[in-house]
Amino acid sequence: MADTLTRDERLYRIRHTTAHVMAEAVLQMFPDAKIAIGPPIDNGFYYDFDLPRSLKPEDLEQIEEKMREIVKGKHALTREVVGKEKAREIFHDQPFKLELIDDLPEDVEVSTYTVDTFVDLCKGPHVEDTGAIHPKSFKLLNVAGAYWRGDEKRPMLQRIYGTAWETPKELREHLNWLAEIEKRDHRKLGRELDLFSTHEEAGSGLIYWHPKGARIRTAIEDFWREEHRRGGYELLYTPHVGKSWLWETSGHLGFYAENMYSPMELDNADYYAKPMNCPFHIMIYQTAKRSYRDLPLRWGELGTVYRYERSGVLHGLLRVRGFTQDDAHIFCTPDQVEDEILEVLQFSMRMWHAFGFDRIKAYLSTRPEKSVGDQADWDRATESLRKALEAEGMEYELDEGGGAFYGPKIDLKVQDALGREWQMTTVQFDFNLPERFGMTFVDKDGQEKRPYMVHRALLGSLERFFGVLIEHYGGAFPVWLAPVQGVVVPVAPAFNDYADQVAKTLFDAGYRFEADLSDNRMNAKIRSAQTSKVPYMLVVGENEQTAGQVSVRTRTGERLDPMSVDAFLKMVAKKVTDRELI
RNA sequence: GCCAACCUAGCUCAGGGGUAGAGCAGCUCACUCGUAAUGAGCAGGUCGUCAGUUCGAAUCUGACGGUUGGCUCCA
Repeated sequence: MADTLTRDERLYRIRHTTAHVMAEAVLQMFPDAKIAIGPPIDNGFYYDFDLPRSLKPEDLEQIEEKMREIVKGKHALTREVVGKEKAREIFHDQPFKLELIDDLPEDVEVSTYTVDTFVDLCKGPHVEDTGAIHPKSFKLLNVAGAYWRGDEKRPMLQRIYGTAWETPKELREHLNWLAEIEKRDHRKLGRELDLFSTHEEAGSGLIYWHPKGARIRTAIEDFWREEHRRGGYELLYTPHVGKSWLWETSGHLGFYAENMYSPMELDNADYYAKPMNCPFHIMIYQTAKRSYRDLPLRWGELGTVYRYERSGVLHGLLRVRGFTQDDAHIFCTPDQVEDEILEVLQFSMRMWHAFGFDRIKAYLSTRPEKSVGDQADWDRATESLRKALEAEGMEYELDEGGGAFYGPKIDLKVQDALGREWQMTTVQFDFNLPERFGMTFVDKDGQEKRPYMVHRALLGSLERFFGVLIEHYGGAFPVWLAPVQGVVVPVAPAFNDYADQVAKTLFDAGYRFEADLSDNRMNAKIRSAQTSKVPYMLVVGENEQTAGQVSVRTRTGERLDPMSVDAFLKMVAKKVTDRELI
């Protein structure tokens, strides 16, 4: 029977059972421990405990050791249907379990699973016996605080995370994957490659882009602007602060105030740093009487916004308090909306492919119970989103009722080189703001009508996107993005002039090249370029100088035949214009 | 915000009740050197901040600040 299970099902059981085994081990160490829940999760499992003291990393090793012993006992997992009454007796000294029992629906079959000496309230499923768990295929990873039932008003428990697999080899592979994630950590690479920094003294969650980071951002923005020009967008620049009137009208002071920076008072008025760009774009919309002939209006802005995020959630470039959205708002007639959405989706896909992301998943979120707007508009908008996804042949998951109160949306999650998913693109209808600001356009029939408004951010925020990009490439950016595209390395000081001249030629042609004229030896220069993940190292000496050539070494260690500076320039130019992904 | 761990030179880290160490980076000097580290020397820190204990604190205690892992996966 076990043969018929899928790998995911087998792993689910292994992880579930391993969590129980861990709970038994913890109870052996702390007989008074109160146990909460212990589900399997992606790649592993966790279990939450209320313990008499904080766990130390050494404790994990000890728990792991006990777990191995338990597992080796090949104890059977036995299921027993007990009913609520009996369950209450069994868990009379386990308050968290009692609470869970109370919350179970009446009609559900209440069961327990027993392994060795440990009985847990559990619906299963589990492995047949602990012989199915290889003692060297699991590992406890870390301890973290977690609120009982995720509620910060409830007790803080200690959560032990672990990972578990079918074989020791799979465990090793997973641990290697975790090591790779650590190696690619954008905070680490950001420091090593001198891309960006943050400064607690100057404010957490605020990003400082260093010259090399700024070069990459410039390349991203230039590309972004050009694509928007082609895509029929106009670009806007709007202020960073707005008076309370604006945020009262938009409703932000009502429903978003806790995420906004406190106001600055000036001339008896409160000014707020913007958490979103939309009200500003609407102000521009309102400067003229708009005709159906003007629509659609596609207005984009690289708009920097500020939001208050709780200090504990800040994380490098990925979760910050100040960031630049690649924002745009599309104002259109209901007739136009279908085409507009399709174009946005295609635009987004072009963007992701250009940056080297091919695996993309879509999520369609529909109307929640508490929401504003006409049902007919919601239906039409949702239909246009669905049609666009289908026209693009994209697989998508439906999140019924998962939309914002002001409109349905599509979110795109992109998968990076390590298979991790990041939510980036969002395309969102808004039936709220046009209403609040009283936006109109004059239609063919001379009647004033309400335009449709769509918010969309493709990359999301430049900071967050940069963080994902760094990790996706592990800092080895493709040539079109690399902050330094190549370093010219003279084999000896006698060739410094020639090296300088080569670098200058490439620089003047518009590329990011420099000569390394330091006192170091050639090997050291190559090493230094290599560790900064520079795509090309151009080695020049006697031969090259005489022939007007360069010897090209790539960061992959490959050596190309010597070529003229001109030929190299053409090669780089092609890679840059084609945005090749090597 | 809450729980835990951590905070020593620009970076990575060692040390630890008697007043601070390494490697790399930086600076200086020497070196005619072909595809991942030439050598020598110099300089660099009120050991996160503020209090307390002590003859003496970077080391022990507490508060504060920051960073990191979590706080969404539901028997």
